[in-house]
Amino acid sequence: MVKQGYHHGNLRQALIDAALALIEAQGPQGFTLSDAAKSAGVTPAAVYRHFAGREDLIAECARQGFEIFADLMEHAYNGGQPTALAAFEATGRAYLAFARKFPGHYMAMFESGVNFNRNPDLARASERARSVLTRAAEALSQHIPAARRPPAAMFANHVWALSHGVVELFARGAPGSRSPFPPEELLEAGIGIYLRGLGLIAPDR
Amino acid sequence: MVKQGYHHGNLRQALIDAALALIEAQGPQGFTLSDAAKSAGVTPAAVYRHFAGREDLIAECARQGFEIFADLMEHAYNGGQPTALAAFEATGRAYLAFARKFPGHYMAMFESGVNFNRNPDLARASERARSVLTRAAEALSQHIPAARRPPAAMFANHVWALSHGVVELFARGAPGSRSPFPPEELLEAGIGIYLRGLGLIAPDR
DNA sequence: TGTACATCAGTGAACGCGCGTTCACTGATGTAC
DNA sequence: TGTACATCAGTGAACGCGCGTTCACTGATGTAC
Repeated sequence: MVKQGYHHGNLRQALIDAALALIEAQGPQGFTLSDAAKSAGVTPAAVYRHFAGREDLIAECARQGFEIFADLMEHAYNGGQPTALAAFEATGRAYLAFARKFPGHYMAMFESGVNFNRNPDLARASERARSVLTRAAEALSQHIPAARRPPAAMFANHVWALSHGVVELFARGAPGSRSPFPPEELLEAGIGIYLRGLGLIAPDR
Repeated sequence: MVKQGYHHGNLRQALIDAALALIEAQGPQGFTLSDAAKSAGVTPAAVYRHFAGREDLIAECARQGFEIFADLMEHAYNGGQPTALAAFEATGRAYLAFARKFPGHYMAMFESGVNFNRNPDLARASERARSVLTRAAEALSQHIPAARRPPAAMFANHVWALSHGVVELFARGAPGSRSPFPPEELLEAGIGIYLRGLGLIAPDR
């Protein structure tokens, strides 16, 4: 981290990073503005030069999370190449990969109780992430016979819910951690069965 | 509520009920031992006659939740009648019904960060709930050709994850509440597609 | 290049607050005779 | 039935703590001349 500003260099981002580490370690409710300040080597009052307060700091953590999240999924989707199906499956895997690699961000986004609509930047970022998944679902929908094609938004929501459920229940120390299956395998198999149910994968594959 | 004890009657249960109402209203991190005592009409210190402390009170809320949860799912499963499939679907619906009807319990169980294994009674209750779903999955598994039958535990975990994801993302005020589908419909459709993917529902149903 | 001044990131002390928990107590309820 | 005693659920005051936030300040950095 290069010194570039007045005293600290880039305190704003340092505080965000500290907050993310604390959220990851102690959960979003264990997160403390004072602790974040201390671990950035700064007085709690200094935080107010960069953020309106505690809530604002968490919201910024979540926002950055959604940006990374959307980028990752976008990259995995890869414009729908090589096939709509492969791209969709890659997007699903990217979901879980994000949750694993950025647990602090994930918690700030989905477990901190932050109100998405209180902060316009946050709302925009979360909308962008959501739209990647929906777009992938729409493209894939084209391959389903119109007669039994569910709305693409529903389709996307199913995959999102399954992914989120796997993360919350099986990907962390929490409740169902007795599961004998690695979460990646669990999610991939689940999405596979689901897609077969949509007629997108041959029954005997 | 009948007066039956010394002073209050049944303060223990009154505290649990108060805690559940607070958790439902303010989330599990907003829950306060002092508030629970106040809303039960009692001094905070009185709580310690019935519980070891704050954590113990939350754990008891979660435990009672798991008992109700297991009972509801057991009842819905109905011994696998009339068919394994119908019973399984009813069990899935019972999951969501529980989350809707007992939001305080649900939050205490899955969002409070309570450690299941710290409290043996809680561990037992949660295990019982889990076993109902697994049993339903096992019975239904018998109808899947052995060649592409996933382990019943995986099967059960998929349904659990999907249900939990729907509850967390779409059944409350939270993130994805913009979903144009009622959660019940979303979950039922999702499970339907999933079961079709397993070959348990005819493709053209 | 050197000096005087303006800016503003971070300080340090203080605040009011509500939390979970403890403790000696009190007084209503239950029980023995 | 009446009295004396034991039990123990709930009281009230107090504690130490760490929180988020405020405020006047200081002193390092940047800028004008």
